[in-house]
Parts: sequence; C-alpha cells; structure tokens
Amino acid sequence: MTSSQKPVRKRNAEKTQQAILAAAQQTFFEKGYDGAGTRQIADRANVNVALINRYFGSKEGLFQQAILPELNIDFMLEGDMTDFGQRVAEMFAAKTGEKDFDPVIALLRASTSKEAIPMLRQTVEEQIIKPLAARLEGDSTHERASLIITQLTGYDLLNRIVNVQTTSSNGADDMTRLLAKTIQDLVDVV
Amino acid sequence: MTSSQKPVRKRNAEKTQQAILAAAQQTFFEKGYDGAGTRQIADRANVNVALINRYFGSKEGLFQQAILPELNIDFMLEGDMTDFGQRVAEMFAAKTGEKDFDPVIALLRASTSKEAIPMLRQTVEEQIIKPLAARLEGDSTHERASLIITQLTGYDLLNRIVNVQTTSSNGADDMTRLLAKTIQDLVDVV
DNA sequence: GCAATAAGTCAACACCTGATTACATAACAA
DNA sequence: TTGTTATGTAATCAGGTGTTGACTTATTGC
Repeated sequence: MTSSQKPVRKRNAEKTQQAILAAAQQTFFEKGYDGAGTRQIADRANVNVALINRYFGSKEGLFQQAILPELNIDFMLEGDMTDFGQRVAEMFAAKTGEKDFDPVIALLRASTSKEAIPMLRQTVEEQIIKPLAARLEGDSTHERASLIITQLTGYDLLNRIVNVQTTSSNGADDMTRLLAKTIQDLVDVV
Repeated sequence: MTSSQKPVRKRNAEKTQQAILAAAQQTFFEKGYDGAGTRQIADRANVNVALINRYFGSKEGLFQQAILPELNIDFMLEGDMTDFGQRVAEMFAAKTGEKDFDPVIALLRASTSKEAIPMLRQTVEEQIIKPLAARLEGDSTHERASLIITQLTGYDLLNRIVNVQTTSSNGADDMTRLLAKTIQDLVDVV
C-alpha cells in the first residue's frame, strides 16, 4: 500500500503551465474558442480549473498564449517561391482527414467567436499575411497574399470542417493540381 | 372602450411562425448557431420561448427551416458565365461592411458548431457546389466549382468576419480585379 | 525542525443555456 | 352558450459557463 500507485505530479509551476498550454492547444483546436470549456481543459491537463486563472488570468489569456503563437506561416515559406503553389497545395491536400493539431483549423474554429476575433485579426495580419506578402514580388503584394490565404483557409474550411466532398470520385489529383495552379498564379507577377 | 388600442397580435400560428423564422434568420446570421440563444430569438420575434419548441421541435429544427433554404447560389448564377468572375468579385467586394442578412456569412458563422455541421454539409454540396459545377464546361467541374466556393467563402471569412484588412490602403480595386481574375480562371476551361 | 512562501484545492458565485411542464386564455363550432 | 381545441404564458428543470477568494498542502531557505 505504500507504493505510490497514483502518478502525482510533483509541484512544479512551470510544468503545470506547460500541461495547461498543451491541453488548451488540443482542446481549442478540437472545439473552437466557445466550445472549449475551462473545466474541460483543466481536466485534460490533470489540473484544477482555478489554476487557469491563476496562471493565465483568464480564458482569453490562455488562448493568447496557447494558440496565437502557432498562427504563423513559417512552415509554408521554407523554400523558394517558384514552386510555392505546388508545395502548399500538396501540404493542404495531405492534411485531409488529419486529426492532429493544426493551426489553420484552430483559427477557423475560433474565428466565429466574438471574444476570439479581435485576437485573431491582428495575428492573421501580422504573422500570416504580411510575411507572405514580403515574399512576393511585383505589385499588389498585400492583396495577392490575402487572396492566397483566403483560398487556403476557405479550402480547409470546406474540406476539413464542413467536410464537404470537394473532390469527385476520381479527382483528388485534379484538385491538388488546380489548387496549386490557382495559388501559383497569385504568386507569379500578374 | 371596446376598441383594441394595444397592438396585441391576434392569435395566428402562421404569423408567429413567420415572425420566429425571421428573427431566427437575423439572429443566426449575426451570432452563429451556438451564439444565438432561443430566448434571444424569441424576444426578437416578440414571442414566448416555448413556442420555438412547439412549432419547430428544437433549436436545430428552427435552424434547418430558417437558414438552410437560404444557402444557395442562385443569385450568383443569374447571367452567363463569361463574366462570372467579375460579376461575383464585385458582389463580394460590395458586401464589405454590409450588415444585412447574408447566407455566406450565416454559413460561416454556423460552420464551427458541432450540431450545425451535418446540416451544412449536405446543403453546401447539393445547393451550392453542384449547381455551380453544372454551369461549368470542360473537365473537373466539381473540383473547379469547389475551388471557386472555397475562395469566395475564405474571402468573406477574412474580410467580413475576422475583419482582416485584405486590401492595402490604395488597393481595393486591385483586390476586386485580382479576385475576379482568380475566379474567372477557374471558370474558363483549363 | 520550522517558518515562509509557492502551489494547488475547493466550494460557491452569478449567470446563462435549451427544453419541458402545467396552466391560462382566445377562437371557433355545435 | 357551451364544449373543445388551438394558441400563448410562466415557472422550472438539469446542466453548463468563467471566475473568485478562502482554504490546505507541499516545497524551500534558514
């Protein structure tokens, strides 16, 4: 009876904060901002609810620290822009059916929450559109970057959230090819 | 004294149902599925909450009858397809800042609700993508139609919900032009 | 070992949600 | 006028929300 059956985490503020952040990331990803409850996040992190407020001030504060840093476009900008369309189209096509954490889905699921929108707006602009625009040449880089992002988020929205069958029976490759072309046309100078 | 001074609605099931539907449409549009409460809808319709359940069975039933029929692209398909891109791009650009009921926004706002998604999926497929695909010529019509819809919904999402500044200071016209071109390229045979 | 402090727990708050119930009332037919 | 049915009302249910302050417990420095 003396052996410690239960794996009691030793008191460690930093580690419990990490546990909360990880649980929040996963839960916000799965349920969106409104759909994710603080109790649910706390349970997932094996932590008391009140600690969320202690460490992050509020649900909003937790969201800011758990999700916003993940909203960046770095993974898409690795490599040069000549095959950006193809590369990104394949990335997004490959994500179909994927269940693991994905910042784009997290963004979409949170995007209709009154509290989350103000936080998302600045983040999308600063961490996504501007960096992409900076990699484009020619005119109207901000507009072209925006259209690329709207196309990709729209694609993820219908493909992975609403779960609409975006491809007909034989057309998965067609879809990727068309998406790649659409994106690349916006990258190349018009 | 016999004259009825106060504007009590005479008992009329049909009219109160219409009032509920109208209030539901507006409220779901503004707040999304989860964000719209039954009490709020009932208040707006000047009607008791219980009547929602009496007439529509549940919140879901109300959503189905209030929103789903509005999710169609008929208004985009009026006219021929040679200037579809330009026409639609202007439509969507003009909607910026618009507050009236808009089925695309209603779709987006509802798209993050677990209960709403199954209802949305079939509707988007049957009432939006298929009719558009039917108007396209050439190959991969379903895929091209899907990409057009993903681009447009993504555009509305960032432009009108997250409210990201999709255009730089001087680029509103550029934006419309680029959006028109992107869409039309998907309409024209590839 | 002991006190100080950090870490974590607990119960409750005030408020909201969708749904259901018993009940009152208006409209209409016999 | 009476009885019946359609229509609307108010109270209530069981559960959920984020947040708070007081409490207990573990860890650390002396």
